[in-house]
Amino acid sequence: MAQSETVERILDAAEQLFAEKGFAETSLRLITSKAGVNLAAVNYHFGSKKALIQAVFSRFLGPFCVSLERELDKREAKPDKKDSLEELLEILVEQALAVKPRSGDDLSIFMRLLGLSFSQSQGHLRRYLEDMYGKVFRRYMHRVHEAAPSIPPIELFWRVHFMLGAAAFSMSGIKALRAIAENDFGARTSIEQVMRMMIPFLAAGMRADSGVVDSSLAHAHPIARRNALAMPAKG
Amino acid sequence: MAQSETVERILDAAEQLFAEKGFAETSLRLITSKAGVNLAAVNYHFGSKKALIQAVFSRFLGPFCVSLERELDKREAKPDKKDSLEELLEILVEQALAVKPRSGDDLSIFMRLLGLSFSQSQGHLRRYLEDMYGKVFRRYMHRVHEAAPSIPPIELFWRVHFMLGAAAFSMSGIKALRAIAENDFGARTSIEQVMRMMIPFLAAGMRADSGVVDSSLAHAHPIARRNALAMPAKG
DNA sequence: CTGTGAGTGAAACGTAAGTTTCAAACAAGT
DNA sequence: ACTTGTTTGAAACTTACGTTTCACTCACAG
Repeated sequence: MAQSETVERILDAAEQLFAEKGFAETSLRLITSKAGVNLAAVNYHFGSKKALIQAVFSRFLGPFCVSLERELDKREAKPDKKDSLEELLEILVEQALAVKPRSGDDLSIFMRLLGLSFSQSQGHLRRYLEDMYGKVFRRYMHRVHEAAPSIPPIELFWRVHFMLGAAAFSMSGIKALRAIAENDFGARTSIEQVMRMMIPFLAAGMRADSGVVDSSLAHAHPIARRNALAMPAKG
Repeated sequence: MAQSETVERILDAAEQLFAEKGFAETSLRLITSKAGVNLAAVNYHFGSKKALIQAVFSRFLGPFCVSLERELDKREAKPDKKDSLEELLEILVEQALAVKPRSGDDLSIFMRLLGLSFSQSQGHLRRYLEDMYGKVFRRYMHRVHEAAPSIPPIELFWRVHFMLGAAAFSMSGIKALRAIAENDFGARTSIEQVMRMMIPFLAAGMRADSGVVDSSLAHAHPIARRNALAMPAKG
């Protein structure tokens, strides 16, 4: 085998299998046999399975964050123009698409892995991601805050995670969900269509009137609170 | 040990550990030692680990769906009054709260498990849930469609899953997220507050103008499409 | 009192996992 | 061509898992 394309082949196979089955459910033996390399290669090149998992994330999250950072730089150079929420969401989608030019399913793999990093209890991964990419995330959050200044930062924080959840979850189960949708509605939906559908949904949610504007209502009965809240407006 | 409270203790321990660590990452030995029962008890009472997982789901999804079904019956008895989206969301929250009077963390466990059932590749579980609870889910969806008739059913389907994703994901990582939020903003957020914050977010997303109204735009450039789309309105 | 059957406890079984070992193969510098 | 350091291949090792087995307890029906 040519000079350590082994590493790449392991990463490719691992990425796909992790996204498909999760971390614990994917054995090194399965990865190496799919990659066509020897079992020992994983521990030789990466040191451990944990390190392999982190490497899989680094490979796309690294370029993604660099690319996102550059985009944020560009926009902060013009302090007069503030981005809309939709534009900020588009940035994410575009950076994600730009970083992964390989196959059509890659974006869903991307999201699926991201979701797994939260939902599987890999504590080491969360710590790793926070250390590596926490800074750019907070920078993006700041930008979001400027786009929706009427929402309290803490609520914005949660909404971004609602958003992330909607995206990660849908992409997680995308295969099953597409099958159900096709069965129930007879129409096929492409992954890209699903992502496009997500944007108005998420943007509307992001700019909805805050649910905690008035602390006197914070513990009122839900029905009472609902009646007290206005309908979403265009922030 | 008194007459087979063993079963309950296993279910309690399993529920908590599954929610915390996932299915594959939770061993029967861990469950039984936490429950204070013998290892063999699981296979004796449930037959297998798979069956235990299904039993954990049945224990709360059964009553939840019965209760939801009753609520839907009640509302379909008055065909003149149609529920708003917020009311429909409230129904879910209330049934969930009603079914689980045990501890304060139970709702997050509920959502966490629900999320896991999609994101972990337990094929048997998805099939089981579809068989057992698919009917009431479709019935609820029909109700949602009446509340937002301008959204095409297929898009509604996806939006409900975006919703489910936002909820499941947030509750999944709720512990880590609360810690981050407290660290970054200095304010504690209760689980119930998080759920309350979710409602305006989700409702606004649900009633956002459809992203696929005009098929001539379906494959246009994202920026072009965004500019062509109206801001969310009150459906 | 006694037998019976459900339930428990402790140990073992078979399998599959991550990791380690070590000799062979290879690439590259001298 | 030889040496040196890197990478691979095949096998073994260690550990942990789900499951099974079987002797034992104990409530209770006959």
